[in-house]
Amino acid sequence: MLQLSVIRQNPELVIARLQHKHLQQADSLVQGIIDADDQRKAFQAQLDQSLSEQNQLAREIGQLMKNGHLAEGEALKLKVAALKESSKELEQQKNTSEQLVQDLLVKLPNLPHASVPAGKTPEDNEVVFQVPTLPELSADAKPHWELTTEYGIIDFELGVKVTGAGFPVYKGQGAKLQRALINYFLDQNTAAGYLEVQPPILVNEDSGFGTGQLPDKEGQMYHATIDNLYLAPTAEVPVTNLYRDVILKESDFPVQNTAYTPCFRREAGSYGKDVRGLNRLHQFDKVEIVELAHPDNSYEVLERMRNHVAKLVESLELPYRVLRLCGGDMSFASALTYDFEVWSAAQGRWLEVSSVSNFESFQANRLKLRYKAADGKNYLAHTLNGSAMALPRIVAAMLENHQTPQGIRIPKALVPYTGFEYITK
RNA sequence: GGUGAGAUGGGUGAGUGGCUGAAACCAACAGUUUGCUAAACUGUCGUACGGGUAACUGUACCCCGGGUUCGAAUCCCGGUCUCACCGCCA
Repeated sequence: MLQLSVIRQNPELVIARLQHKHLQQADSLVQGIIDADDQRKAFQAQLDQSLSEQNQLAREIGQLMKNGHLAEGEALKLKVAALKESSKELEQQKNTSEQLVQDLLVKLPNLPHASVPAGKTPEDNEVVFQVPTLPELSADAKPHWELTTEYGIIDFELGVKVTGAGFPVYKGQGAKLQRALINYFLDQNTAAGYLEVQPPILVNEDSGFGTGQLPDKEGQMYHATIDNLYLAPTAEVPVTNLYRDVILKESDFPVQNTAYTPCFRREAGSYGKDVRGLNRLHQFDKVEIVELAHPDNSYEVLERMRNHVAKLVESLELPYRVLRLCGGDMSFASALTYDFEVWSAAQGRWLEVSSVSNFESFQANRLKLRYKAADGKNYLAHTLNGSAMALPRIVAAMLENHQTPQGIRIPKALVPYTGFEYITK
């Protein structure tokens, strides 16, 4: 959520940046917010005035009654009653305009950072890094969904029986590989300074709101309606919400958390080659990194996170590229996002395996996540997060890129975790 | 699931109708003292929205929402959550 003060101080700039993100009617939305807030202020001032008088009168009545001036006291009571009546109405009007401001405000996406490329579609994303050469696979190279069956490491059909499509069952070396990757990523992250946390995987409504999934994107989450809880679509939600309603000290920065969780996404409307095999699942494993940063250096933190993720991909010996997402492709809450994509050799396409974003104060404003500055005032912190990493597509790329006649080769860095060098039949 | 207790500022915890936005203590921060540390002393020490260059000042908030009253942290109703015990159980 954008800060009202920012919108009020610089509406033109806000409108221009929103248009960069291809928001329809940015100008009328912004103007509507300012108008509604003007109204709110006016009602608030009148209400405060009325309440102030009532408080004053109540004190006088107390004194009069104490001193036995009953008649005068009764007279003032009438006066208070009248004020009370009018303040009731004022309060309603204030609440209405306040609600209107809030409703409009949550509709606005974050402002894109100045470096975000213009553009609407994934084709407009800027490639900021790409490995110089893509590997050549032999003619009989297979896509990962054939390899998983061939090696008996992932059973998609079995998952369909137990739950439905998009809930695969990992078996044998496949299951072991999952466990190895999770441990490897967590170890790498903690070695880089991140504190490992295990958050709840079901989250409440307030948490969904805090990171921006609610109110508008509830369709992407599974909803346990009896208890009104949502299955986390990413550890970002529970981990970032650890810091909801928190006021940090400046010396607390940087706050670095990493968490492994399963992730659940409904992915309504997806179809075709996008959902083939491991490309897009309803349940998948992911290790996430979350950081809270001082506004002055959150972009340095973002670059540090980007470098960290790059090292992870490289250590798995996977061909990859890094994109700076364009305004139209960025998520609602992000100010700047780097996507990491690995090359799916057999499919001949790029698969997104990590998304590293700076949300600036957009989430912090919803979360009321602040820090106390040297001047004694509270300011919104910046939140950032990234996948480090999402497993299924990493696995897909590993299977396809590392297929050899003697089996699927496990990258050296991972062997201590798997305990085997090849996945074999 | 059953029964009972409770929810107050960073923490402990007082407050059962009227200068109480809230005692006291602890923690924290700043300063004095000091060779350093400690101790002692002094001061500061909730959040939000307004007004004012500022000093300052208005309003709201003692879990949430209603109600009673001239006046509510305090009384009443509804809800949520937490804790304890029992039951069940990885």
